[in-house]
Amino acid sequence: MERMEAVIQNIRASGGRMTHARKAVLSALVAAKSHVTAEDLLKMVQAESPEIHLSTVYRTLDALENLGVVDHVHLGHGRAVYHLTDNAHQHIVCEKCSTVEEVPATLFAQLEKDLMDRYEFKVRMNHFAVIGTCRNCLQKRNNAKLN
Amino acid sequence: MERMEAVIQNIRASGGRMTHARKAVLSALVAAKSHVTAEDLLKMVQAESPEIHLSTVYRTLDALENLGVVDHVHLGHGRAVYHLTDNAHQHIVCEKCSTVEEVPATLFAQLEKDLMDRYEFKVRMNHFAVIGTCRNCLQKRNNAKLN
DNA sequence: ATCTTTGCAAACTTTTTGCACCAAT
DNA sequence: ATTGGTGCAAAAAGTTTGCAAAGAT
Repeated sequence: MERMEAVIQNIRASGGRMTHARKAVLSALVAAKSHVTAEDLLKMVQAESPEIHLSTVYRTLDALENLGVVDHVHLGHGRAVYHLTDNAHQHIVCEKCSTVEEVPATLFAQLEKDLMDRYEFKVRMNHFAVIGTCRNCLQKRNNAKLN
Repeated sequence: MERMEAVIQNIRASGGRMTHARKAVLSALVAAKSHVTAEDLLKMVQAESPEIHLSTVYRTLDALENLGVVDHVHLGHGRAVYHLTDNAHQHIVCEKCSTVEEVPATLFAQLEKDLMDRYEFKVRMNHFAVIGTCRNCLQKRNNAKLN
């Protein structure tokens, strides 16, 4: 994966070391594609390397985040989820069933522009998820009303 | 305050009781106007009634939230802030200096419509704050670049 | 050899819960 | 008299930190 190479360069360039643990976390992150918690990542890396500790996962995520490689999003109620930086999408999360869906960031472009123009505020939209009710749960609610 | 009366009706209507603690939390919430943490509210109510416990504040907020009177927003890094329900505004939070600003919800109308039209997703925008960098901190960053 | 990173355990922060007592209806 | 709410202490949940040992450069 070209992505991994670039990240390794990045880490070394900033005086960091490419350790076994970091490789593992990074591959897990790539494999996961999106929205995984630190705990999820831990399970993934421990499948191969059981000695890797949760705090190492956190520290690695932190390091990767400082390099701009990783971002985290708060989907709600405490746990954060991490994913490789990718400005092309945004998360919408159903507060009823916790389903996470990705939507193109272009949907948010106008809002970002408005906030900049009117409030001189530079949004980092993807730090927080958009919460609401998904298709299925809306449907269920409507059905419930009919009874 | 008419608002308080309505809430009291609401609580009783659902079999709830209007206790001293709840009155205190509710007044604090009204007095605070917006974005207070549970801890902030605790301090406010304890000024008058030191026996009120943090867990009571949480439970009261929970009860009020279930009635739709209160909403909470995650501004980041753990702590949530609570405010009386008011769909007319949205929070934008600076991740550098933690300043919270309110912006009219109308700014988000188009986004809400798009998410509904294209994804059948009903947003509850005000559950999460919009994170970014404020005017002042943007300025500071620019100044820093000049040095 | 140096200096970063790790594993571990323990601390921390925010929120939730079990329980016996208290108080609003 | 009910039954919902409170205070307290203790647990949970998620994340961070101090430290000595291990590992990358």
